[in-house]
Amino acid sequence: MGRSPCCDESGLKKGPWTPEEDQKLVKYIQEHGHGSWRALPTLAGLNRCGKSCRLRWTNYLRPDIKRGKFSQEEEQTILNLHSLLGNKWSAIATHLPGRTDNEIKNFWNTHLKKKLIQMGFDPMTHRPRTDIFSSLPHLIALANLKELMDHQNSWEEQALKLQSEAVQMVKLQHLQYLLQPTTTTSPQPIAMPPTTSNNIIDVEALNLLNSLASIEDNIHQIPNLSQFETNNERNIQTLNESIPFAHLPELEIPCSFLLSPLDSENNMFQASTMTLLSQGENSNSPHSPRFLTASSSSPTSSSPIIAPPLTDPMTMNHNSINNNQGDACSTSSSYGGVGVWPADCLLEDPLFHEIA
DNA sequence: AAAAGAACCAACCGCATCTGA
DNA sequence: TTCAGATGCGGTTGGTTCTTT
Repeated sequence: MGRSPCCDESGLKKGPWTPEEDQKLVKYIQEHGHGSWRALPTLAGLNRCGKSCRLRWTNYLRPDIKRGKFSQEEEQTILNLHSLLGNKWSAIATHLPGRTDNEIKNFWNTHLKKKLIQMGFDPMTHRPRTDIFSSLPHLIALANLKELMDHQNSWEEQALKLQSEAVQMVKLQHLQYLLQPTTTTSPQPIAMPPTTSNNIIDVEALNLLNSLASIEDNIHQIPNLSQFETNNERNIQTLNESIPFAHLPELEIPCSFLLSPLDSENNMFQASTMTLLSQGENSNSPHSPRFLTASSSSPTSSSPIIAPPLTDPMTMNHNSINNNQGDACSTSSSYGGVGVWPADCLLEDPLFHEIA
């Protein structure tokens, strides 16, 4: 128990390695193997602690280390694995031959994390951030202020509006609950077999977020009160239709949407068309899957919030699972595939068992 | 051309876990 | 079963390089 005292010992060199030290270390390991890291520095003639030698070897000198920029495929693999494993860098590194955990960690912290944040995704949960809710009271207050200044509304109109907003707020609170990860420290375990209702709720959540984005736009673009009210009513109607309140007691943890490869050139999320597929009623046929379609060309505030493509971390192939049983979400998009892990697919996945 | 700030990444630190006596 | 040493892992630091002003 307890930590190794080797690094506390005085007189041992720290800091950057010189080419001579590297040469000694490589030569020794090539001839003898590393054996005991603690004993290695003495045997190799290095004035370093064993820990430092191990780190230098595993992160830099090992012959199988791959150098250079991460490819798009590697980036996608890291994103997918991170959504599954969280900050388990060594576990992620085992799926990226030639890459070290340290390198992946650095790449994540300097590139991928920032990209996700820029796109409005929580880098830990890989879900859309819910920050929008914190500004909602402010937006509503602004809208009301504008109306009060521009129009002399009757008390009935005001009362109706307040009533609508109250309903909206209650539903937003539900939505916020649905979007929250179960813990704040670890990512949402996507390995949990998603249930039908979970899939529906994630789709509903996206739908709701879309309408919220349009609410925000409406507030800024009100030409007159009647149009605002029309839009507002439409949004409320959307909210009414979107949340299956009757099913709320069944609601548990929604399955996660994994993140897509980014548009590397434009550094933004871009999808021409997306269709999420989930079990549920369709107005035309109660047995056919429910579709939700979103389109976007730029990540503006009014852009729909989109569940992006998913790459299978094991095969590196885009999933294009079209499962009408309701366990999967699938889509066709400009990336050629989008989805949420289907339950049976996950259970067969060796990675799932490894994690479980 | 110089200074400031941002980005990058190798290396360190300390805790957790493993291993063997 | 306990305990100490060894190793692994993830967070953090700080020096270097690149970019912007």
